[in-house]
Amino acid sequence: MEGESYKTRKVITIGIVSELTGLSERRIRYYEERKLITPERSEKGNRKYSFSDIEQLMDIANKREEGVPTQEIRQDILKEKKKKEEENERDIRKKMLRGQINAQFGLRDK
Amino acid sequence: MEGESYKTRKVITIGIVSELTGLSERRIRYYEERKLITPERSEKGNRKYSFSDIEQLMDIANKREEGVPTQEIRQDILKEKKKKEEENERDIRKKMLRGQINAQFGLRDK
DNA sequence: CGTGTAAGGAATTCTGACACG
DNA sequence: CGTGTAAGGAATTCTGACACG
Repeated sequence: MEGESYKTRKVITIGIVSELTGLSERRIRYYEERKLITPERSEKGNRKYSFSDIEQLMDIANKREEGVPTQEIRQDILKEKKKKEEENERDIRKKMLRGQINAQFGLRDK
Repeated sequence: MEGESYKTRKVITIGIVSELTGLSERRIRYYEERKLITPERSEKGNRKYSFSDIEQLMDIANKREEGVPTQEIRQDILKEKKKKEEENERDIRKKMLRGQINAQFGLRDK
């Protein structure tokens, strides 16, 4: 519940991402154009990626090798995203329920 | 035993480190000269830092504000490092001992 | 559609040095 | 000692375009 920050923090420039993934900068920018990844931008407009983005890119590269078109990859990504959001919602509901129960029995959070 | 990788992987350029820490690039380079941090280098010679380095830098900045000289900060860092190494050694010994005991009793690792 | 490449400009980073205190 | 700044060059990144298939 915090260790995620290193993984999702957008701080890596495109050159390093290219080294780490083995993809050309051209391809990396193109996948952004096709909305497969969404880097942040620095003040002067330079792209910044997270480790998470890098992993995403490697998945994308694998699928591309199998001939999957970007449009289809995007669908897959959207499904994955939706799935995770639902999981998060379920977790939140669980926690809220637990909170209500604790309140009912006069328990203190700690 | 792997989640460390995001924290210690050296992938962040000095400009971003400067933004994240609020320190000038000049100061960041100087602290390297004084051996308070040790970034890696890209092929063409650009410095690359980890999140860990960034945290280290913020500690350094705090101590500098208190007037602690870099030379003293370096000593502190070395002590910290030694302490952690000893902890690691102890852990390894524990694990080895456990392994021996398991072998003695014919237990399988799994 | 997906990717390479050459093009020109703007921003980044590097080193060594001078400044001040 | 610790940090700022100006200097000049090299490497990085950006965008829009043409190429090919």
